[in-house]
Amino acid sequence: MQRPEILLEFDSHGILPTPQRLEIAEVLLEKPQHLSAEQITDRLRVKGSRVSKATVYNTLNLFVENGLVRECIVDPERRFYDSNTEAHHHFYDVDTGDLTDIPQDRITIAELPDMPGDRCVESVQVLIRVRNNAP
Amino acid sequence: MQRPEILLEFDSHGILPTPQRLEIAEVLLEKPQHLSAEQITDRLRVKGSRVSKATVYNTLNLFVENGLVRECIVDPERRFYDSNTEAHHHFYDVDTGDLTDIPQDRITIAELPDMPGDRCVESVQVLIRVRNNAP
DNA sequence: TTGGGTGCAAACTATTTGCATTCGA
DNA sequence: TCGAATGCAAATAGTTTGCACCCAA
Repeated sequence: MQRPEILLEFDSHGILPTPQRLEIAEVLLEKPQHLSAEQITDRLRVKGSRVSKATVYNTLNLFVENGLVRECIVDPERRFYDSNTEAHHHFYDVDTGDLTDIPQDRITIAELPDMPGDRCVESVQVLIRVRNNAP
Repeated sequence: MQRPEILLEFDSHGILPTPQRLEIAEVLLEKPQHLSAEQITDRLRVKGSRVSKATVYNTLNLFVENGLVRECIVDPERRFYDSNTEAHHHFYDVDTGDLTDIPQDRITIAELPDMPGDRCVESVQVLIRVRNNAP
Protein backbone atom coordinates (compact mmCIF):
# COMPACT_ATOMS: atom_id res chain seq x y z
CA MET A 1 0.00 0.00 0.00
CA GLN A 2 1.32 3.40 -0.95
CA ARG A 3 1.38 6.57 1.05
CA PRO A 4 -1.59 8.29 -0.64
CA GLU A 5 -3.77 5.23 -0.09
CA ILE A 6 -2.68 5.08 3.52
CA LEU A 7 -3.70 8.68 4.00
CA LEU A 8 -7.15 7.80 2.69
CA GLU A 9 -7.28 4.82 5.07
CA PHE A 10 -6.26 7.01 7.98
CA ASP A 11 -8.93 9.49 7.06
CA SER A 12 -11.69 6.91 6.75
CA HIS A 13 -10.74 5.45 10.12
CA GLY A 14 -10.43 8.77 11.85
CA ILE A 15 -6.69 8.54 12.44
CA LEU A 16 -4.65 11.72 12.35
CA PRO A 17 -1.59 11.28 10.16
CA THR A 18 1.82 11.83 11.71
CA PRO A 19 5.22 10.83 10.32
CA GLN A 20 5.59 7.92 12.78
CA ARG A 21 2.10 6.60 12.19
CA LEU A 22 2.67 6.70 8.45
CA GLU A 23 5.95 4.80 8.76
CA ILE A 24 4.36 2.12 10.91
CA ALA A 25 1.40 1.80 8.56
CA GLU A 26 3.69 1.57 5.54
CA VAL A 27 5.45 -1.41 7.07
CA LEU A 28 2.36 -3.23 8.25
CA LEU A 29 -0.05 -2.43 5.41
CA GLU A 30 2.52 -3.14 2.69
CA LYS A 31 0.83 -6.49 2.08
CA PRO A 32 -1.45 -8.94 3.87
CA GLN A 33 0.69 -10.17 6.75
CA HIS A 34 0.94 -10.78 10.46
CA LEU A 35 3.61 -8.93 12.38
CA SER A 36 4.40 -8.54 16.04
CA ALA A 37 5.27 -5.18 17.56
CA GLU A 38 8.87 -6.28 17.72
CA GLN A 39 9.00 -7.31 14.07
CA ILE A 40 7.58 -3.94 13.10
CA THR A 41 10.14 -2.13 15.22
CA ASP A 42 12.93 -4.15 13.64
CA ARG A 43 11.76 -3.35 10.11
CA LEU A 44 11.55 0.31 10.96
CA ARG A 45 15.12 0.21 12.26
CA VAL A 46 16.27 -1.49 9.05
CA LYS A 47 14.58 1.22 7.01
CA GLY A 48 16.55 3.75 9.01
CA SER A 49 13.69 5.29 10.91
CA ARG A 50 13.88 5.24 14.67
CA VAL A 51 10.44 5.36 16.10
CA SER A 52 10.44 4.58 19.79
CA LYS A 53 9.12 1.27 21.05
CA ALA A 54 6.42 3.00 23.08
CA THR A 55 5.18 4.83 20.03
CA VAL A 56 5.01 1.57 18.08
CA TYR A 57 2.86 0.02 20.80
CA ASN A 58 0.68 3.08 21.24
CA THR A 59 0.20 3.39 17.50
CA LEU A 60 -0.70 -0.27 17.03
CA ASN A 61 -3.27 0.03 19.81
CA LEU A 62 -4.66 3.08 18.10
CA PHE A 63 -4.87 1.23 14.78
CA VAL A 64 -6.71 -1.67 16.42
CA GLU A 65 -9.16 0.59 18.24
CA ASN A 66 -9.96 2.34 15.00
CA GLY A 67 -10.32 -0.85 13.02
CA LEU A 68 -7.43 -0.25 10.67
CA VAL A 69 -5.73 -3.53 11.58
CA ARG A 70 -6.70 -6.57 13.60
CA GLU A 71 -5.14 -8.18 16.60
CA CYS A 72 -4.49 -11.93 16.36
CA ILE A 73 -4.31 -13.83 19.62
CA VAL A 74 -2.60 -17.06 18.76
CA ASP A 75 0.51 -17.18 20.87
CA PRO A 76 0.65 -16.20 24.52
CA GLU A 77 4.10 -14.71 24.05
CA ARG A 78 3.19 -11.88 21.74
CA ARG A 79 0.37 -10.23 19.84
CA PHE A 80 0.25 -10.26 16.11
CA TYR A 81 -1.21 -7.49 14.05
CA ASP A 82 -3.02 -8.54 10.91
CA SER A 83 -3.17 -6.13 8.01
CA ASN A 84 -6.02 -8.15 6.51
CA THR A 85 -9.21 -6.83 8.06
CA GLU A 86 -11.54 -8.97 5.97
CA ALA A 87 -13.12 -11.87 7.84
CA HIS A 88 -10.82 -14.85 7.48
CA HIS A 89 -9.23 -17.68 9.38
CA HIS A 90 -5.72 -18.88 10.14
CA PHE A 91 -3.30 -21.71 10.02
CA TYR A 92 -0.81 -21.48 12.84
CA ASP A 93 2.35 -23.51 12.48
CA VAL A 94 3.34 -24.28 16.04
CA ASP A 95 6.87 -25.25 15.00
CA THR A 96 7.78 -22.14 13.04
CA GLY A 97 5.31 -19.61 14.43
CA ASP A 98 4.08 -18.90 10.90
CA LEU A 99 0.57 -17.58 10.61
CA THR A 100 -1.18 -18.10 7.27
CA ASP A 101 -4.52 -16.76 6.11
CA ILE A 102 -7.39 -18.99 5.13
CA PRO A 103 -10.02 -17.17 3.08
CA GLN A 104 -13.34 -17.20 4.86
CA ASP A 105 -15.10 -19.11 2.08
CA ARG A 106 -12.72 -22.06 2.41
CA ILE A 107 -14.33 -22.97 5.70
CA THR A 108 -18.03 -23.33 6.16
CA ILE A 109 -19.53 -23.43 9.58
CA ALA A 110 -22.74 -25.33 9.18
CA GLU A 111 -24.45 -24.46 12.40
CA LEU A 112 -23.82 -21.76 14.88
CA PRO A 113 -25.27 -22.08 18.37
CA ASP A 114 -27.41 -19.23 19.62
CA MET A 115 -25.99 -17.02 22.25
CA PRO A 116 -27.94 -16.73 25.48
CA GLY A 117 -29.07 -13.33 26.71
CA ASP A 118 -28.48 -10.15 24.83
CA ARG A 119 -25.12 -11.13 23.47
CA CYS A 120 -24.23 -10.69 19.86
CA VAL A 121 -21.46 -12.21 17.84
CA GLU A 122 -18.50 -9.96 17.30
CA SER A 123 -16.34 -12.37 15.34
CA VAL A 124 -15.92 -16.03 14.54
CA GLN A 125 -12.37 -17.16 14.18
CA VAL A 126 -11.15 -20.58 13.26
CA LEU A 127 -7.58 -21.40 14.16
CA ILE A 128 -6.02 -24.54 12.77
CA ARG A 129 -2.85 -25.44 14.56
CA VAL A 130 -0.51 -27.49 12.41
CA ARG A 131 2.87 -29.05 13.02
CA ASN A 132 5.47 -31.19 11.33
CA ASN A 133 4.53 -34.78 10.73
CA ALA A 134 7.95 -36.10 11.72
CA PRO A 135 9.61 -33.88 14.30
CA MET B 1 -13.39 -35.04 40.36
CA GLN B 2 -12.32 -36.84 43.52
CA ARG B 3 -8.87 -37.68 44.75
CA PRO B 4 -8.88 -41.38 43.76
CA GLU B 5 -9.98 -40.51 40.21
CA ILE B 6 -7.29 -37.87 40.01
CA LEU B 7 -4.67 -40.42 41.02
CA LEU B 8 -5.84 -42.60 38.13
CA GLU B 9 -5.65 -39.62 35.78
CA PHE B 10 -2.14 -38.83 36.98
CA ASP B 11 -1.13 -42.39 36.43
CA SER B 12 -2.57 -42.63 32.93
CA HIS B 13 -0.80 -39.38 31.97
CA GLY B 14 2.49 -40.33 33.56
CA ILE B 15 2.39 -37.64 36.24
CA LEU B 16 3.93 -38.42 39.60
CA PRO B 17 1.56 -37.47 42.40
CA THR B 18 2.73 -34.96 44.97
CA PRO B 19 0.63 -33.08 47.53
CA GLN B 20 0.86 -29.80 45.57
CA ARG B 21 0.02 -31.40 42.25
CA LEU B 22 -2.99 -33.06 43.80
CA GLU B 23 -4.22 -29.82 45.31
CA ILE B 24 -3.87 -27.99 42.01
CA ALA B 25 -5.60 -30.79 40.12
CA GLU B 26 -8.44 -30.88 42.65
CA VAL B 27 -9.15 -27.22 42.04
CA LEU B 28 -8.89 -27.32 38.26
CA LEU B 29 -10.43 -30.72 37.55
CA GLU B 30 -13.33 -30.21 39.96
CA LYS B 31 -15.58 -29.51 36.98
CA PRO B 32 -15.31 -28.43 33.34
CA GLN B 33 -13.97 -24.89 33.62
CA HIS B 34 -11.37 -22.40 32.48
CA LEU B 35 -9.06 -20.94 35.07
CA SER B 36 -5.98 -18.77 34.91
CA ALA B 37 -2.91 -19.51 37.00
CA GLU B 38 -3.83 -16.61 39.23
CA GLN B 39 -7.39 -17.84 39.78
CA ILE B 40 -6.03 -21.24 40.71
CA THR B 41 -3.57 -19.71 43.15
CA ASP B 42 -6.36 -17.67 44.73
CA ARG B 43 -8.58 -20.70 45.17
CA LEU B 44 -5.72 -22.62 46.74
CA ARG B 45 -5.18 -19.77 49.18
CA VAL B 46 -8.88 -19.75 50.08
CA LYS B 47 -8.73 -23.47 50.74
CA GLY B 48 -5.88 -22.80 53.12
CA SER B 49 -3.12 -24.41 51.13
CA ARG B 50 -0.14 -22.28 50.24
CA VAL B 51 1.48 -23.64 47.16
CA SER B 52 3.98 -21.19 45.71
CA LYS B 53 3.23 -19.30 42.54
CA ALA B 54 6.19 -20.89 40.76
CA THR B 55 4.92 -24.35 41.60
CA VAL B 56 1.48 -23.49 40.25
CA TYR B 57 3.02 -22.38 36.97
CA ASN B 58 5.41 -25.30 36.75
CA THR B 59 2.64 -27.75 37.57
CA LEU B 60 0.25 -26.30 35.01
CA ASN B 61 2.94 -26.55 32.35
CA LEU B 62 3.51 -30.15 33.36
CA PHE B 63 -0.21 -30.88 33.12
CA VAL B 64 -0.36 -29.33 29.63
CA GLU B 65 2.71 -31.20 28.40
CA ASN B 66 1.21 -34.46 29.59
CA GLY B 67 -2.20 -33.76 28.13
CA LEU B 68 -4.07 -33.64 31.41
CA VAL B 69 -5.44 -30.17 30.74
CA ARG B 70 -5.47 -27.84 27.80
CA GLU B 71 -4.18 -24.33 27.35
CA CYS B 72 -6.62 -21.79 25.93
CA ILE B 73 -5.17 -18.77 24.20
CA VAL B 74 -7.94 -16.27 24.05
CA ASP B 75 -6.72 -13.26 25.91
CA PRO B 76 -3.23 -11.79 25.50
CA GLU B 77 -3.12 -10.95 29.18
CA ARG B 78 -3.21 -14.43 30.59
CA ARG B 79 -3.45 -18.10 29.74
CA PHE B 80 -6.45 -20.13 30.66
CA TYR B 81 -6.30 -23.78 31.54
CA ASP B 82 -9.22 -25.87 30.39
CA SER B 83 -10.12 -28.97 32.37
CA ASN B 84 -12.15 -30.23 29.42
CA THR B 85 -9.73 -32.09 27.15
CA GLU B 86 -12.36 -33.30 24.72
CA ALA B 87 -12.32 -31.48 21.40
CA HIS B 88 -14.66 -28.51 21.70
CA HIS B 89 -14.97 -24.85 20.92
CA HIS B 90 -15.53 -21.66 22.86
CA PHE B 91 -17.60 -18.58 23.28
CA TYR B 92 -15.55 -15.72 24.63
CA ASP B 93 -17.43 -12.84 26.15
CA VAL B 94 -15.18 -9.87 25.55
CA ASP B 95 -17.05 -7.76 28.10
CA THR B 96 -16.89 -10.14 31.04
CA GLY B 97 -13.99 -12.37 30.06
CA ASP B 98 -16.21 -15.44 30.43
CA LEU B 99 -15.22 -18.46 28.43
CA THR B 100 -17.96 -20.98 27.66
CA ASP B 101 -17.65 -24.37 26.05
CA ILE B 102 -19.37 -25.26 22.81
CA PRO B 103 -19.60 -29.01 22.26
CA GLN B 104 -17.78 -29.99 19.11
CA ASP B 105 -20.89 -31.38 17.43
CA ARG B 106 -22.65 -28.03 17.62
CA ILE B 107 -20.33 -26.66 14.97
CA THR B 108 -19.69 -28.37 11.70
CA ILE B 109 -16.81 -27.36 9.55
CA ALA B 110 -17.81 -28.32 6.06
CA GLU B 111 -14.52 -28.08 4.30
CA LEU B 112 -11.02 -28.01 5.61
CA PRO B 113 -8.24 -26.76 3.34
CA ASP B 114 -5.27 -29.02 2.84
CA MET B 115 -2.06 -28.07 4.47
CA PRO B 116 0.95 -27.68 2.20
CA GLY B 117 4.07 -29.73 2.80
CA ASP B 118 4.36 -32.32 5.50
CA ARG B 119 2.26 -30.49 8.02
CA CYS B 120 -0.47 -32.20 9.95
CA VAL B 121 -3.35 -30.74 11.87
CA GLU B 122 -2.84 -30.64 15.60
CA SER B 123 -6.11 -28.99 16.54
CA VAL B 124 -8.96 -26.99 15.11
CA GLN B 125 -10.39 -24.40 17.41
CA VAL B 126 -13.31 -22.14 16.79
CA LEU B 127 -13.55 -19.07 18.93
CA ILE B 128 -16.71 -17.02 18.84
CA ARG B 129 -16.24 -13.64 20.40
CA VAL B 130 -19.47 -12.18 21.71
CA ARG B 131 -20.36 -8.94 23.38
CA ASN B 132 -23.32 -7.01 24.74
CA ASN B 133 -25.79 -5.73 22.22
CA ALA B 134 -26.24 -2.39 23.95
CA PRO B 135 -23.02 -1.33 25.67
C1' DT C 1 -0.70 29.19 22.45
C1' DT C 2 -2.41 24.96 23.08
C1' DG C 3 -3.65 20.27 22.53
C1' DG C 4 -1.98 16.25 20.50
C1' DG C 5 1.81 13.27 19.50
C1' DT C 6 6.35 11.48 20.67
C1' DG C 7 10.23 9.54 23.21
C1' DC C 8 12.39 7.87 26.98
C1' DA C 9 12.65 5.46 31.10
C1' DA C 10 10.42 3.51 34.70
C1' DA C 11 6.56 0.67 36.03
C1' DC C 12 3.89 -3.29 35.62
C1' DT C 13 2.26 -8.10 34.82
C1' DA C 14 2.51 -12.70 33.65
C1' DT C 15 5.64 -16.18 33.42
C1' DT C 16 10.21 -18.56 33.79
C1' DT C 17 14.51 -19.76 35.92
C1' DG C 18 18.44 -20.63 39.25
C1' DC C 19 19.47 -22.46 43.26
C1' DA C 20 19.24 -23.94 47.87
C1' DT C 21 16.11 -26.70 50.67
C1' DT C 22 13.10 -30.38 51.55
C1' DC C 23 10.51 -34.51 50.76
C1' DG C 24 9.66 -39.20 49.81
C1' DA C 25 10.86 -43.84 48.19
C1' DT D 1 20.49 -41.47 50.92
C1' DC D 2 19.49 -39.69 46.49
C1' DG D 3 16.88 -37.88 42.97
C1' DA D 4 12.89 -35.31 42.19
C1' DA D 5 9.80 -31.63 43.68
C1' DT D 6 9.25 -27.29 45.87
C1' DG D 7 9.70 -22.43 47.16
C1' DC D 8 11.54 -18.21 46.97
C1' DA D 9 13.49 -14.41 44.75
C1' DA D 10 15.48 -12.66 40.90
C1' DA D 11 15.29 -12.49 35.99
C1' DT D 12 12.84 -11.96 31.73
C1' DA D 13 9.68 -10.39 28.08
C1' DG D 14 6.01 -7.95 26.39
C1' DT D 15 3.40 -4.08 27.11
C1' DT D 16 1.79 0.23 29.44
C1' DT D 17 2.34 4.62 31.70
C1' DG D 18 4.07 9.20 33.45
C1' DC D 19 5.99 13.09 32.16
C1' DA D 20 8.75 16.45 29.78
C1' DC D 21 9.37 18.10 25.19
C1' DC D 22 8.03 19.38 20.61
C1' DC D 23 5.30 20.53 16.77
C1' DA D 24 1.54 22.18 13.94
C1' DA D 25 -2.84 24.53 13.59
